[in-house]
Parts: sequence; structure tokens; C-alpha cells
Amino acid sequence: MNNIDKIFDSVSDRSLFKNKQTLQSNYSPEDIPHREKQIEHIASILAPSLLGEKTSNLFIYGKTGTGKTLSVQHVANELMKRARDSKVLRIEYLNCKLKKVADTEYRILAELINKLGGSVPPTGLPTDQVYLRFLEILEKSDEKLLILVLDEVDQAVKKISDNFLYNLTRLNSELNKIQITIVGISNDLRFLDSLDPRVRSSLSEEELVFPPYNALQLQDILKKRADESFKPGVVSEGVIAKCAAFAAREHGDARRALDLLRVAGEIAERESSSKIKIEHIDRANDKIERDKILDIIETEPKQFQLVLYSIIKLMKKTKEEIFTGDIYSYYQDLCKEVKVDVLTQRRVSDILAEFDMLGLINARVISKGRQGRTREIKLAIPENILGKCEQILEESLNF
DNA sequence: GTCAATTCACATGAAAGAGACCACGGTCTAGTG
DNA sequence: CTAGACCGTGGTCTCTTTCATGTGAATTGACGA
Repeated sequence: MNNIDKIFDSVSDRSLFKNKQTLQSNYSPEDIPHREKQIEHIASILAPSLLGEKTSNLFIYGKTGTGKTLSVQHVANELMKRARDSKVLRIEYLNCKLKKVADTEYRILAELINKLGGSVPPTGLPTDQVYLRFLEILEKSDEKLLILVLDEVDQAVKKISDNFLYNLTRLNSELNKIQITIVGISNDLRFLDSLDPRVRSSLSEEELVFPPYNALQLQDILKKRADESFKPGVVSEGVIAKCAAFAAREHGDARRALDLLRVAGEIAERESSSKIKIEHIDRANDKIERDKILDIIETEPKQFQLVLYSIIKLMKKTKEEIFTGDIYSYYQDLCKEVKVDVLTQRRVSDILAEFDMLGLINARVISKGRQGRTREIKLAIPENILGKCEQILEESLNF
């Protein structure tokens, strides 16, 4: 037993982390630097809710990792602290992006009902029935106001149509005892434009933009978190700056910067290095990128993998841009070989578009004049993990 | 040489079908008193 | 008589097909200089 204790002790001795949680993405710190203005703004808009008055709907946008969610949650927490005993107010947070939780109208409602303490079957009911239950449960509750935070609404609206937002905003007119305020959060700056004007006007009574952090602000944030997270003296000179620079290049994504720092720490730890050095950051960057891509590839359905495999093979052969037609014919042959049903070109076209979204390929719609219109496709997977990708694909397609 | 019409090879949209999943209500069956 | 098994209906969800329409520039061919 003593030996095991020793091993455990030595691990904790060698560990560079004091408290790793503070670097994890779900951690929410006490203070949020460089967002004071936005937080105040949100607070001032939502403040009347403490009296149970209906506040304006709020719409927030900004790129990923600019502290939107964090700020809103912060304000929500403060509000709840104040309102705890008065029972006027209720705040529910819902992330619309999480698959299997909330990417259809039905599921969003079901999730909300669950959070409010009711229950609905995961499927099988007509959607309007679910609406009715939602209304019912709302009317039953004691609170006068419900603030509904919909994170990443753009994702939801993309999958569903925007009339579910319309329904939500209209719900107020059917409710007597309780009112709903919607706080929408979106990563997509052009999201509002794509909405139905009726929805837009009611949803964005107030608007708030979160600008990206610049490199200096990122450094500030990182420094603060690093102090909480690592043991003193672990972080070498320049590491923070480099992290910040990396993330600033990608539209000031603080989440990414923190991930980078954490992974760099893990790498350093595994190598039993006593400090985090700048080279660890580079390696962390590679690793994050690599893991992300490999993970996507691995979890993709078979047909997608087949298409991707075709692209990789073709790319290897030609080294140049390839077009939808090339891929489709290669893919057809491949399907026959593996004895899999061949999808239509229409479908493959959509699959390619999805790969583009995922960042696995760069696709551009071009017109080649008399030779028609097509996508010009380039692989966006770095050379150094291409082999690994191929291997994974071959395994899962069992060649 | 110039200009509009043509044409290609797909992109992009809309609708609808197939198959999986599930809830609900009604009916049947077997076990119980 | 009643609880549980079983079935049919009707609903959602995802993936896919079918049908329809759109589109940007190379090419063509008519036209005028």
C-alpha cells in the first residue's frame, strides 16, 4: 500500500497543475476581465426582472470564445442570488448546439419542460401537444418571469426553421401569469439578417455585440487563469504571450487560448518537464488540431467516410484541385468495390458541403464556362496527419 | 472584333419517402382472489 | 377482475431520393465595321 501511495504522491509532486479545472472550458471564473461594459449592459437590461417585470428580449452576438456565454451566466447568477427568496424570477439556460439534446423544435421544448420540472417522452408526441404541455407547466409555476437563455440559437434555427423562435416570442400573448424574456446568443454575426423580419424585431429589442479579445487582453486573461491553475514558476517566460498570439490570430478566441495552455501543460507534464516551454505550445497546437480532425473523421458515418476516402485518394494522385464529378465517379467505383449502396450525386454534393463546413476540405463553387459549374475542392487536412486519417478510414471501412 | 445567346455540369431548393424510434389507447391473455 | 403483453395508429427524426430550378463564364455564331 505504501508503494502505491508513493506513486500517487510522486505524481502529485511532479504535477504542474495546482488546479486544472480553472483551465477547462466549463469553468466560470469569479471575475471576467475586459467584459465589464458588456456585463453592465446585460445587467441593466435584465434588471427590471427582479421586480417581475417583463424585460426586453436581448440578442447577443460575437465570435466563439469572446465570453458571451460566460457573461450571461455571470449576470444570471447574480440575478438569481438577488431573487432567490422572492420567487419572482426563473432563469433557464439552454445550449441549442448540443446534439441529441436540442437540435429540433421538439427536443428544445422537451428539454425546457424537463428543466422546469415536467416530463415529456423523448419522441412520439405531436409537437403542438408538447407546446400545450409547456404552456401548462409555465402557468402552474409561481414565478412571474422566465428568462430563457438560448445559446447558439443560430445552430438551432439553421436546423429548424425560424418560426419556432416566432412561436416562442408569441407565447407571451397566450400566457397570463408568467412572461418570457428571451436572451439569444449567436456566433454568427449575420444571423439576424437571415431571420424573418417579424422574429427579428421582437427578438432583438436589444442588441449587444461582443468584440473579439485582442492579444493583450488575451494575455491578461491567460495570466490570471494560469496563476490559479499552475503551480508557481511553472510557466516559462513568453509562453502566455505565445498562447495569446496564437489565439488572437484566430479571431481572439479565449477558449482556444485556454485550451492551448492546458494541453501544453499536459504535454509538459507527461514529459516530466518541470516547466512549460514555448515549444510545448506549438506541440499543443498541433495536437489540438490533430485530435479535432481525427475525432471528426472517426465519428463520421460510413457514407461520409467513403466520400472522404475518395477525396484523399484522388488528392494523392493528382495533387491539384479536384471537382465534384471526379469525386463522384471515384466514389461510385469505391462503393461497388466495398459493396455499399451508391448515393445520388445530389446527396454527395451535400456531403461535400458538410465537409467544407467542418473544415476538412476547402470547397469553392466555380464556373468553368462551357465545362459547367462545380465545386473546386482542396483538402484542408495537414500533410502530417493525412496518413493517419487514411489509416483510420481504411480500418473503419475494413479494407 | 464585339455582343448576346447558348450550353455545360453541376449547385441549390423543395418535397416527399423509407425506416427507425416512440407514445398512446385498445384488446387480448394469464394469473389472482 | 385486473395487470401486463401485444398490436395498430399516428407522431417525430434522420437520411436519402426525386424532381425542379438556378447559375457563371467559355463557347458559339450572328452581326457590323
